[in-house]
Order: sequence, then C-alpha cells, then structure tokens
Amino acid sequence: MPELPEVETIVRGLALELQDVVVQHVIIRQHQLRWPIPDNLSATLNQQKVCRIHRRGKYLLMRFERGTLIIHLGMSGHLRIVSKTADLKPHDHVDIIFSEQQILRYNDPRRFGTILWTQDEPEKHRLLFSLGVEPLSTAFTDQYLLQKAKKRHVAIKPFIMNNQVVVGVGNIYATEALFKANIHPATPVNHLTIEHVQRLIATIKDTLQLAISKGGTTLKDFFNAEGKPGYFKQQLMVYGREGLPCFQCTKPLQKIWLGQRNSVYCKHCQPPMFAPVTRHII
DNA sequence: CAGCGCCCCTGCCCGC
DNA sequence: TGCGGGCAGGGGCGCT
Repeated sequence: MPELPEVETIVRGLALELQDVVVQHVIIRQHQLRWPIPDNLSATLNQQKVCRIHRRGKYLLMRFERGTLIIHLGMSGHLRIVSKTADLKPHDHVDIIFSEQQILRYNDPRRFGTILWTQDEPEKHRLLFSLGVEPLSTAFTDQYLLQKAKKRHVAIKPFIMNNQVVVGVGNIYATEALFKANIHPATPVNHLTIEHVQRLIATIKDTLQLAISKGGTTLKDFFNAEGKPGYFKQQLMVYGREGLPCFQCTKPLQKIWLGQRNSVYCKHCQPPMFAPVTRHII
C-alpha cells in the first residue's frame, strides 16, 4: 500500500492531530507483525507525551519524551485516528489511546508491518542507519546516484527501489518515473549516461511531489489518517496499464519481471539501451 | 560484497 | 459455487 507519498500524507495528518497529546493506554490484540511488537510497549508508552511525528523513508517516527516509536506499514498497513465508538474491524492489531476521541488504530491484514520502540536516536536503529538519501532532499543529485552506481550492474529499476541507495521509491513511483524519463527499466546502471541520471532524478522528484500533492495513490485500500483516499491514481501513466495503449505513442504497454517485481513500460518510449541479455537454455 | 531468492501473511481475482 | 494458483503497493536476511 504505502510508498513515500502515502507515508508522508499520513505523517502530516497525524502530526496535526496528535501533537503534545499523552498516551493513556495501549491495547495490543496481535503481537505478531514482521517482528513481534515489544511485550512491554503499553507500560513504556503509558503517560508519555507525543513530541514530534515525522518520517525517514517509509518509516514513520513518533517521538515521545523517552524514546521513539518506529512504525512501518509494510504492504497493507493502515493508521487511522478513530473515536472510542468506532467499530472494531478484522486486523485492528493495535490501539494507542490518547483520549476517547483520539485513538491511533493500526490495522494490517498481511502483517508485513513493523512497530518497534527505541530509546536511542532512531537514526541509529538497525533498520534506519544504513538507509540512503531522501529523494526529495537536495542530497539526491546526479553525482550522488552516479557514485552509488559505480561498480554496480543491476538494472536501474531495482536500483532506485533499493533503500540503501534512495529511500521511499516503491514499485508504483519507480515505474512512473522511469517512463517519464524515457528509460527502459532493465537498463544496467552502468549503461546510463549523466543525461539519463539527471532526467531520472528530476522525474522521481516530480512524481513523488505530485503524488504528495494529490494525497497519495489509492489503488484500492490506501486511506489517510482521516480515512480519505488519495487521488494520484488518476495520474498514473503506466503502472497497472499492461496491454493498454501508451498515453504518448498509443502502442500497447509491456510487462517484464525485474527484481522480483512486476514492471510495466513502453518499448517505444523507453527503448532498450543495452545489448540483449543472452541466457543459456538448459 | 553485489545480487538474487525466499519469506513473513492475508485478500482478491481469475480460470477451471 | 468452490477451490487452487498467482499475484499484490515492502524489505530484511541468508546464501552464493
């Protein structure tokens, strides 16, 4: 579900709602997420005040007085503010209760998400310390990406989806940004010219920023903290449009499997920039 | 050490 | 209508 624009949308919503509120109580109905939720989380959070809500990559960080709650939504996680009277739904795994009107409810059908606590600076946490640059920061430049691509042979799509290179670019936005930059998703990174890299940086930033301005992408079940969908889906040029005509050249869009993920592209607008890979059969 | 595959889990859609 | 297979917006980890 969530890529960077969706997490950013949720962070902004929660930051408005939960600044300086105090935890009254925590209910954990299901401990088993990607890693178990700490047993003592309720005791740890009790009576602590929310100091700041921000994010690093797709990790949502809730800073309290004595530490930070690290939340990741995985593929199917949701965070909503609900009131005490809201119906309990399947997979409502955690409630952080601030008041009768302010319950932060975590729902995650697939349980690929994460809720962990750290007393240290969250940047030092094992899940965060080796993360790459933020794509919307000034640190994400052509020189940075070229440096990272040195001695690498991976295809550009899994490369920009690698969190150690740049954070927050998932399958939807990687697919869209490569289309807008006219770069074939299977191009080996060492075949890219500086012009390609410059174009790609620009289209990644543009795509993410536009998506944030639309409140994220709702494919079927993304909703922000107020339960409202995002409207970036209407802007998708290629993602999910396999076999349909390219909006630029009207030729049917293609699908390939790259880095354990599906990728849609236009073979006319994103021509291959490399010799075909020959593979031994049997 | 780069790169690939596996795996954590449920829901949903498709074809038979 | 029921069921098995495949696929899904993520990403850490272990193996080669």
